[in-house]
Amino acid sequence: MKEKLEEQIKIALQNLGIETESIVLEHPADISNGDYSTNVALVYAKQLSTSPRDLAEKIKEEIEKDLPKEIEKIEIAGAGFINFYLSREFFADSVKDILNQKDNWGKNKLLAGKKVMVEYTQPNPFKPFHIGHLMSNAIGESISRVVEFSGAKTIRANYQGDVGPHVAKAIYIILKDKDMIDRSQSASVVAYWIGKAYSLGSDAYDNDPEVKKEIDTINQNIYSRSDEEVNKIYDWGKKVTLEAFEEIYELLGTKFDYYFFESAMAPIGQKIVRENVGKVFSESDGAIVFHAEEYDPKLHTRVFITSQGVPLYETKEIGLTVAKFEKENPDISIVTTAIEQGEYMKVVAKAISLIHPNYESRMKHVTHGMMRLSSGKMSSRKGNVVTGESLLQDSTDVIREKVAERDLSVEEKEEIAKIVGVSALKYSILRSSIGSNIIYDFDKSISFDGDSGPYLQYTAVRANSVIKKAESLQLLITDYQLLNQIPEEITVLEKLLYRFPEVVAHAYKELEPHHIATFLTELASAFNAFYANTIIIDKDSVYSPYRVALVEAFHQTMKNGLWLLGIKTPEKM
RNA sequence: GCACUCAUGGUGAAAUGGAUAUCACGACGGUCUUCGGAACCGUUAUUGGGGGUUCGAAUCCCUCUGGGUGCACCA
Repeated sequence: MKEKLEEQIKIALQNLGIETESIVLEHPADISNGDYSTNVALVYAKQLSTSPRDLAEKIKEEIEKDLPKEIEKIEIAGAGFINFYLSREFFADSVKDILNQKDNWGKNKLLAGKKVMVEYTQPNPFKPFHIGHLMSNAIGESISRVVEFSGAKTIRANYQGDVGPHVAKAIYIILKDKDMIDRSQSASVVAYWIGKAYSLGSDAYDNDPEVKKEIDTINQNIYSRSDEEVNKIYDWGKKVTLEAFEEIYELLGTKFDYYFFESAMAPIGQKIVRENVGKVFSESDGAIVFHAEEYDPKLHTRVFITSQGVPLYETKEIGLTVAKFEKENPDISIVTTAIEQGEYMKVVAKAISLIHPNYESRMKHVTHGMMRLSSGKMSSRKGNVVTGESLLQDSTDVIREKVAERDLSVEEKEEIAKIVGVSALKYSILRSSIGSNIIYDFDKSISFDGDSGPYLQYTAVRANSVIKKAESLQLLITDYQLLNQIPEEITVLEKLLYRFPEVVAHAYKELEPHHIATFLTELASAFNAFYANTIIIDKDSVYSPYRVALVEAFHQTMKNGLWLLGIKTPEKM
């Protein structure tokens, strides 16, 4: 519809002697100013030395000569705004369209035929899965789904640091105190204690030079796999922490296609870096470094391989990037991380672009803000982290309490607690633009009413109840072409519903899921107002089938929208 | 010090350069209405300071102030 209207305006302008490339057509902020609006009159009036209002009038007349049936009326407002009001027929058709498209409603073709790899979450074995990982997961999963809705084949990747000093620190403590961890406990409990061990090891490493030496030795032994006892703990610890992560992914609704490990990326990266010494990299104080500032004054020098010959994160990142392209050759490779990686990633990207110039334009680094505590930055080294499990636990507990009195089975209640608890959490992250930091405070940041995930779910559930009731009264029309009795009044709900695909496309273009969250909240609010003011199910009203269909269209849109945020729509709650 | 990033009601946020800056929480006051009150309706209060570009700036540019993050062998 938007394209059609733009075309109409272009033709009208042409007839008035103005050639133009693009038309800016937008939704007025205030819905009473029409459904689409343009300010071409303001833009072009100067050229014709006429007043914007007069030009607007002329454009209006031109378009009205052959008014498409989707347009109800055109109005001129303010200095030279041309406002278009869509017709009753258009809105009724779009409701039918939604019901026909079902789960495909909202998709676009911006990435048709493309393959996109998205890397996110990135927790490290032997370290806790904290709320920062939860943030990365919520954002990455939503971006993956938005990309999928834009027509791409999406590949989800996770990158995990299974080697390095952090592992040695944890193993050091576990070696010292073998009874510290009760291995018969569940994976998540054991993982919690391994994280504790890491924190203790980190502390000892910083404060005791003797311990530092011991841990460094363990670290080398991990790489060389030369100590049988270390190997055993390593293999067990990696396995059990990964199992614990997997439980969280399942609860969050993420299924990764690839797991990349630093241990495997290190040799690949190291080979590439060494091959390019003299070309891209150079030696400095025994280390292999990259002087990025020679290519871009805003970048800086970074060490890739230490003077001891140990490959650093930078080198592993190169290995990872190359491995991704060699395995899947994606058209776009998106990596999401917190902002703290921003500068470092630019340097690495520059190095990669010199080695593989054809990768550069296909790599995209999306940075998000940090999840922080009101007391300051979290650090798993210091042990002042809020773990993902505990946050999920708190969130689901709130819901458990709320549904306790409901007449539902224990299994249903448990399922609802999970779905709604996760939703509260995810929404609190995805409601704001990904660049902003989030100060974690459970009571303040995790909300269950108003602008929240549960509010959206609750609204969808209400709609679902209406549909179920309509079904039992046989007011549900399945052949949508039979929906002929349309009420004259156009609701705000209808005026929002048809915009959903535009919102999805916008979210993709900016890689900003919060546009979807904002839209859904507006939509839910419009539905609740409609629900409060309209008797939807009324056997005596000829409009009842259309109104029920409208509720169905709303439910479908909400369901698809929540899916894009990685949130499930429950049947009841 | 340099670079990146951010600054919007009491609080948390939204706004492809467009109209009277939009939501939610909070506070206060209503709705007890059918189909689920985790709801609806109303009142309240906001663009860090100063310049500039533009018909038009929360948005773009400059500058100041104030957060956050990063800058050689952690990841």
